[in-house]
Amino acid sequence: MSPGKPRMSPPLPSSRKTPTTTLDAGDRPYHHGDLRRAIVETASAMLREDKGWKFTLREVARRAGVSHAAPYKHFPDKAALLLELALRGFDQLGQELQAAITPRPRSARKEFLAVGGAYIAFGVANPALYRLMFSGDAGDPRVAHLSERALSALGVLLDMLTRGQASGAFRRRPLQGQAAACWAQVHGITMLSIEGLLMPEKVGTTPAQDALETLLDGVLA
Amino acid sequence: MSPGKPRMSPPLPSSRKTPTTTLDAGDRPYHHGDLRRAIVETASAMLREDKGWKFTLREVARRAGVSHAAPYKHFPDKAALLLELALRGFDQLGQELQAAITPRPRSARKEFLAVGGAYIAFGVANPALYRLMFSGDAGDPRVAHLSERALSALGVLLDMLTRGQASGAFRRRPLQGQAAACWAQVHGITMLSIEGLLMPEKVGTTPAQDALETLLDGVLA
DNA sequence: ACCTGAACACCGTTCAAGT
DNA sequence: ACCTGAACACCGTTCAAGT
Repeated sequence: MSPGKPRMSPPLPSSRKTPTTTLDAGDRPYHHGDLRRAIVETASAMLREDKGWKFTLREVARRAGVSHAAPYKHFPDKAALLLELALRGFDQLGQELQAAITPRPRSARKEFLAVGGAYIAFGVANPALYRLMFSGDAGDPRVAHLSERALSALGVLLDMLTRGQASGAFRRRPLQGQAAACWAQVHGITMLSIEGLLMPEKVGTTPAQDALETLLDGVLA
Repeated sequence: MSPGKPRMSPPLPSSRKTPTTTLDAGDRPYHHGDLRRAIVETASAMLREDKGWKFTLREVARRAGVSHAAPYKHFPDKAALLLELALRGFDQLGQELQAAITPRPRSARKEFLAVGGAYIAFGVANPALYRLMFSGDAGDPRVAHLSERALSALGVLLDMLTRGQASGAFRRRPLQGQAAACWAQVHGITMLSIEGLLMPEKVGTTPAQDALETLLDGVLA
């Protein structure tokens, strides 16, 4: 598609800007301020652009306006950058789940559907990021950090189930097992949706919603 | 790990064997009989070996004992070979689901757990293949063939749900939605298990089983 | 008809060298 | 301290040439 495309922006020998301590979003501090952040942001943008994108370290460097070796001063290797992106993804997911129930819905049922819906919406809105988060492309000891961060993102889910069980709205089951069931369900729905295998055309209504409600039947008391 | 490893088997200029019409498993027809099948089998073996394996066309050719350009006479590109592997995966999955209920369990409940358990067991036993089947690495129009084949593999699931609803054991719900719920659940459990995120240590008992039974609660009448 | 070898445009990663 | 340029060992893919 893009063979031999020209350098998109020459190294611009502009005046060195003092490293801003405030996180100015519109800044381009590139190869003099903090390249590390520029790399992460460029990579995030690439992840956001296209779900079928082949993620390349050299392409990140190109778009950040630095040489292809520069990133190695900030990340030991490609996997380390991917790990950072994945971790940020889990943090973002956690925030969105929290936001989905900040004006807390009155019924446990509505709360359940709000959290589940927000989870699926996040994955479908950020397919490349979501797949990265679960792809294992970020190395294997990554699991240590990742699963920790993933579990923390799921804190909202655990709290919700705890409340539901306490109020008597949900069946009293071992919390971890019930949480695993819910996580697996929304993860499965999200993944199949991203891959285009849960097509609303082939199915009556929206299968994602149906699947969520079928699980809800198993959770409600 | 393996830099510059020597050719593992020289082209052996043995007597040309007549192309066997019967599928002799122990044969090595390699670069004179049907290379196509040799490539597929070599690739399958590589997929079976290691879940973290980086699948390389050149490596397949190396292990099949042919030049790295030879596969292009049988597959237009790498994606085409991966597609073939994925399709075979879905066929195998379909067979295993069928086998799981060939002496049909007496209760709908047992049948449900047998099918679900077989699905998860297949994925966990063939992690690289399972991930390939859902990874989108096999191109995109692939979805046309793939989803067709995937749905056909899920025929066993649909039949089971139909029987369960007919007998009154399962809730009467739109079949496609209920099937989507079940598929998403087993897919989610399988994926999370493969990635090592459903660790039995962290959870009381086996979370996969718990998750399956929680869904079952939502399916049972 | 089927396969090889050299070639091209890429990668990830390393390292001496520049500022 | 941070970045560049050349270099190495790989890829996927193409193509003329061999048998």
